[in-house]
Amino acid sequence: MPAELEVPGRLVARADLAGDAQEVAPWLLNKLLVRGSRVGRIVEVEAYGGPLDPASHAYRGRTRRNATMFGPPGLLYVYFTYGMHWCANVVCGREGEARAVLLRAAAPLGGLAVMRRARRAARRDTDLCRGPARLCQAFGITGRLDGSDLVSGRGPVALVDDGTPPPDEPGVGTRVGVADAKERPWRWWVPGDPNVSRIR
DNA sequence: CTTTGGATCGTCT
DNA sequence: GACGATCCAAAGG
Repeated sequence: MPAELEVPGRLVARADLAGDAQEVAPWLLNKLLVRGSRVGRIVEVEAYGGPLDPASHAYRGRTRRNATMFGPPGLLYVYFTYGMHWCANVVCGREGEARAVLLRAAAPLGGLAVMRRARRAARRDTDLCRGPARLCQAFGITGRLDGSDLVSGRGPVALVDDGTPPPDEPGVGTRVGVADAKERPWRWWVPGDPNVSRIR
């Protein structure tokens, strides 16, 4: 537990992340992502299952890139895509199950000046963390942080629970950029929040 | 406001 | 050698 935590709340317990991605993902809504002065409330997530989920990076087994997914819950899994973007996931499930929750959007609550510096393209506050790659830019998350621990209190980024519960009835839909339309509605969001990414 | 095309490279086949 | 768990600027209504 970092004494310098600038937000009232406690670290998320690793045990709370040990369930399936479909359970953990909506549970993570309204939790806080904290890096120094930068604070965001998670408002949109997607679940990625292990070897049984064709859309998951772990579908074809362990590789160099997805190795972190196979680690214990609470790790930060960061991957590079489209030749220029980073995306951040919370590893969940038991060690070896390779499940993860993609952090798609957050409501910026603190450290806005630092976020803006890291995202010159953002014109409004709602452009800072709306989208998985934007969120990573705002928080300065790159592959260098892949494998770091979100719940030990010793990592650069932390998952914090400030007591705000997840929404009783979160928005539910299909995952973005994934071909399996109806099968797995594994995207959840905080209804009405302006920081939720829009879909085309 | 919406739509469209281009950027850009690590990873796995 | 192909393809992304994406974003942005530009152009059009």
